Amino acid sequence: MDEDWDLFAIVRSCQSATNTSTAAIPETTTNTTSSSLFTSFLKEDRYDAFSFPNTVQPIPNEFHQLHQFFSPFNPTTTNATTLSAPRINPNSPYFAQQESQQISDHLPTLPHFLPEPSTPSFNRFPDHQQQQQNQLQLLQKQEFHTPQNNSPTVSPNAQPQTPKSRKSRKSQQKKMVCQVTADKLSADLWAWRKYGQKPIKGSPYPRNYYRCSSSKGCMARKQVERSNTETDVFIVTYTGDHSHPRPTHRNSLAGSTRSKNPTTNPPALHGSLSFQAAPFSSSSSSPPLSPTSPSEDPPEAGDVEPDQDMETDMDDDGDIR
DNA sequence: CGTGTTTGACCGGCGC
DNA sequence: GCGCCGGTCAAACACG
Repeated sequence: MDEDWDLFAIVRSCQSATNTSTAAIPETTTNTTSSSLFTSFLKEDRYDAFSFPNTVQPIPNEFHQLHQFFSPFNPTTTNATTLSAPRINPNSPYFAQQESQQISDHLPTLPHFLPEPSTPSFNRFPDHQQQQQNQLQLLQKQEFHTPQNNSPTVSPNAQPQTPKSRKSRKSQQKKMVCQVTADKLSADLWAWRKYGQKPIKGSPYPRNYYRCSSSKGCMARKQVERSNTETDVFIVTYTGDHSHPRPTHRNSLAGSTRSKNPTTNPPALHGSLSFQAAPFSSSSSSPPLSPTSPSEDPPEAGDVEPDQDMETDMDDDGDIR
């Protein structure tokens, strides 16, 4: 049981390397073959959006295959291996079981996301393409990006050099947008506290706002909204950086499970997400599809046994914990 | 009591 | 300048 989860966590930490790959795929490379491959990749639950895109991840075999597959389509990914694994030796026999876990724990502490424009633009859902393009355009409008924006040396703190730099800090903040399925949404190990929910124009679903609750000063934020075209897909936007190591487990045991309106807000995981998934107009009529749906029991991050997690989450060189 | 959600109010950016 | 819209705040409340 715990071992399963542990393995799951390890594998998950490896999987997130795919983010680096997909994030680097320019939208001009929306090759149907690659997209369909990636779609299947996603559908096989091999995509984890909760490891941060900047997170440098190990490259297991599957990712290697995927990476090799994508490389010809995307010149920017030709560096993906070196780009995404500067501290990693994938050849190490211990890599998969030890390094990956340690690294995945370190990764969120890495300072920055990949530049926004390079975030997933794959055609996971053909009819979702327009929405993605719109969102991408919007984000590209909001965020500065350089021609070398796939470079790991890009500093998110760098101020845009464009004349139109009078925009708000918010709009200049680094963002990472990704789309995840409900089950992956629930697998986010970070502790998020919801601080707002807003109806979004043009979308039947509200957008939920979360901030990291692991540390007081942590500026990491997260927005979650349901795709209006793919109801089982959630658009997750990460903003800001975590100023602390990734938690070993969800720490909260108090509160958070209130359900005034169980029909629209099913019980959420502690420290995890609750999500009003139902459209405004029919919040009470249709059963919500919650990312933390109680019916989905398997390896929920909140179910991790702390001890088990603590064991695998060892100190490595002392820069964590 | 600590930590979480809910939700209306508030604020700032942006387009007209 | 005004209004819309998205993002955040904070009080109230829930839960263990």
